[in-house]
Amino acid sequence: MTDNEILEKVADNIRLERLRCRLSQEKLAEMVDISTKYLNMIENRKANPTVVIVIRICQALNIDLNTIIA
Amino acid sequence: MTDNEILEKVADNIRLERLRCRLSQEKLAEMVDISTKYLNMIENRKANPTVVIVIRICQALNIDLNTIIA
DNA sequence: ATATAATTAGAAATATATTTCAATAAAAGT
DNA sequence: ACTTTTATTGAAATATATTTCTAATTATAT
Repeated sequence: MTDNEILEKVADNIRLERLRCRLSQEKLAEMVDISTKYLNMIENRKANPTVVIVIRICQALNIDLNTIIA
Repeated sequence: MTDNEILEKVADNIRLERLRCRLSQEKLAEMVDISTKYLNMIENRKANPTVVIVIRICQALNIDLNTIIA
């Protein structure tokens, strides 16, 4: 898996699970304590977030880490 | 799980699995294409690596993502 | 006891993650 | 059509990840 493929999966899965939870970017960003702008960048594959942020996102969405690259 | 707890688990599990593979920090760092210094910082909880680096580490160690926070 | 490999560390430099602010555009609801 | 929520974007500033170089410990083997 190349770096771009990783960011694609992370982006797509976060957006997928966020919508499944019926959360806006603003709401999720607030829960995870990051800026709305940055969450938007993550979902659009324009950011490579730290492991801590990714795990906090998973916790907020009630998914396990593997789901994020599934 | 607090941020420090996350970094602790990531650190400990990477070191554990690296030793299980009988790899030196230098060897693994080279496989993952990061500096030895930085891998050392990760294993000593002094770095919060990006998701791309963490996943490349998992790939090099043949473990899945969940293992890193198990 | 000594040589060798492996880990750890400080400081400075560079690259990149992340925020803030402001503004635009698109989607959805009434 | 209008209002409101939601998503997206640019540029500039700030915080932090990551490298490089060098050197010092610590562990392991001979």
